[in-house]
Amino acid sequence: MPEKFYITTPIYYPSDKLHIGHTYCTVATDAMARYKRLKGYEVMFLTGTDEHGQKIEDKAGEAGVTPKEYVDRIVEGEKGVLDLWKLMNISNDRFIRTTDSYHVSAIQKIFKAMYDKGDIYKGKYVGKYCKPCESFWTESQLVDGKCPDCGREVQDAEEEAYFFRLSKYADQVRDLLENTDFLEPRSRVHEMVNNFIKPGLEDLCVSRTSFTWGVPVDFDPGHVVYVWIDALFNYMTALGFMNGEHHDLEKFWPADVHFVGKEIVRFHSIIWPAMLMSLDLPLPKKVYGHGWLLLDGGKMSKSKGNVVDPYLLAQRFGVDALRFFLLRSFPFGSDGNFSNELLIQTINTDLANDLGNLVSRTVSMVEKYFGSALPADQRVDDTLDKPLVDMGSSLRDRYEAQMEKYQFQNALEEIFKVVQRANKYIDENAPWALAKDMEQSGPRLARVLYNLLETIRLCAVLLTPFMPESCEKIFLQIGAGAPLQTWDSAGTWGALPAGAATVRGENLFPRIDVEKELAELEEIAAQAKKAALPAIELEPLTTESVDFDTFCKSDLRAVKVKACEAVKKSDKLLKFTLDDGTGTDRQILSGIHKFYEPEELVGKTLVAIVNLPPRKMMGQESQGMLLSAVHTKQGEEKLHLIMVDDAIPAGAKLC
RNA sequence: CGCGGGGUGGAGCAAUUGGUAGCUCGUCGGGCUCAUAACCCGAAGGUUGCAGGUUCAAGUCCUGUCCCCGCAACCA
Repeated sequence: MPEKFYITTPIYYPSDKLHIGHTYCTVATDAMARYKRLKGYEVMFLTGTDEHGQKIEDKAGEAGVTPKEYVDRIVEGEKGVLDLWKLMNISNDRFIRTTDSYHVSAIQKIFKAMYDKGDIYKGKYVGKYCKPCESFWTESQLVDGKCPDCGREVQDAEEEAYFFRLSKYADQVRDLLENTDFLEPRSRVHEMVNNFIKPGLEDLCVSRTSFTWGVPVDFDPGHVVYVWIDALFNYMTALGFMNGEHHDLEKFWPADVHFVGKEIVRFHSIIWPAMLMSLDLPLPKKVYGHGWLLLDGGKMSKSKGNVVDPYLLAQRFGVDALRFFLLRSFPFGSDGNFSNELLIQTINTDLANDLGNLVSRTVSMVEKYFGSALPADQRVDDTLDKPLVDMGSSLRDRYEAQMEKYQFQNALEEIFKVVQRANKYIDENAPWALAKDMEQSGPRLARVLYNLLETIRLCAVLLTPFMPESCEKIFLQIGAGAPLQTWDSAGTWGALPAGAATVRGENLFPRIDVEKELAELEEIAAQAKKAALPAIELEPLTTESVDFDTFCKSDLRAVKVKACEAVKKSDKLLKFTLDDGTGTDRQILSGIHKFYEPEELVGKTLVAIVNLPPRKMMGQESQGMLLSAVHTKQGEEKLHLIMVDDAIPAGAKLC
């Protein structure tokens, strides 16, 4: 019986097209799954999509389609999730969608089971409600006691909801995190314990009545199951837990590892184990929180408009090159800086110059000097051969040690050290010199080339999980059949038959012209930005009218900025000292730091309403409000202070 | 004093339990010509943010300090 290995990616939220970050996680999982298969494990590799929730309901509404139609398009449509994984050569064994009917009914049963057990109870969700935004906030989410979205007043409100007794499992979870290697890398443990467990775990709200796009709570109409139970249990329902669709639960549960992004480590390392404890189910063996790909040092996001499209990169550089780059360049546990330049450089250095060129020069020498098949008569030279042979024979062990720790970067580093050693070996042995006297040096030359072929073979076997297609091409070129592509064969030097025959092929990894390629990518990005440029969005005109007297009560004045500084500990606030013509300074706070630096405003003539009641913000009093013009451009908020002619004296009334 | 992560030669990153600071790119010089103008060798370049401390020995531990990033929800 082969050993089992169950590995998962998170199920992604298809509210938008997936980007390079999702690709990163999935490629890593795929490499690990392929590696385990190579070692002979029976692998279950699961990925999928988490399709319920408010946001998708909203997005579908905006697009004028049903939520299901909306997610279908993103998951199954052209260039959708399934297409992307197919393109990236992802070898998942199963794909789960939380809208799959077997999953939905299983979630209902799970919810009921936890309810019957008493770990889910009905309670009141008490919070603050912002009427204009129609959204619920907790006390801690409020900003200065106001709605964090719009800054308006909120009201006490409560709604019925179901809660999971998360608090009950706090100690058990803490023990799991602190005293086992359940969560890795270790640095994430401190974060979880300090931020979430030490302050005290509150019971978790696991149902909603504010939207309908979710799994209905079957015994209480109007409630839908909120994300935690619905999404996290996918790892088990996909195996057949509480459903008859699949039958692999006993075989594969508990999972060997969940690969997850660092932003959802909390859910996987606290909520998920607690829910499993509640149902007396075995816990997954490990949760690994990997880092993010950053762009220009900051996080990628739609709103920043800096999302990297994996389709484009795979098409331009090749799927294998992209897969390789992602895992070679960044330590899996920490954040990495993505850039096109680094991508191209990595492809050129490792794949074109080192590996591709090694294959190319070796195969072409076998062809040139021996007509594409080595003679059996070969002469070993221990002094010259040993360094390469030693490094090659022991490579598999070093690689394995890194792979078992999920250190893809280091595993690849080990392989490329050997590739570089092989290139050096060519230089040391100068085959072209040996070829000048075939009678004397023929057997020696044959051995040199054999060693090179064998080195390439070993590297190719170990690279297969990362670049399956390219490695296949390499095997073809060096004449290594299926038995020479196995894990076992990668552990022994000399598995390749002496009379190996080669087939010269195309360049595996063409060199890329860095400058030219970067310019083209920039051009494409510029085009895309232009195309995505939506019209300027404006707040609709208010239909309600205001009577003249009410309007006249607003005392609008021209004011001059005497001084302006940022308020400490606040991202948004600027503190203005203003001349309003009265001779007494007026202080106004305004949340516009995002749009202006304080220095550039000093001396400007602005407009303020001065008879608003004073209000405290961050402990400082604000006596009025500065007027601004606001609009939204390409989804980005824009704000311009009303600046008027400096000839207008401070205190002039606007009417 | 909210929490966590990070500050290492021009750029991007490494350094298992504290033990001569490495790699890729770039720069300079040399070698080779089988190969994808690639490959191989050598050189220059760092008082590892700053200030103290522990130690025979600190990038690595401790204290203080400065700077950068992330931290409701959504999001790998």
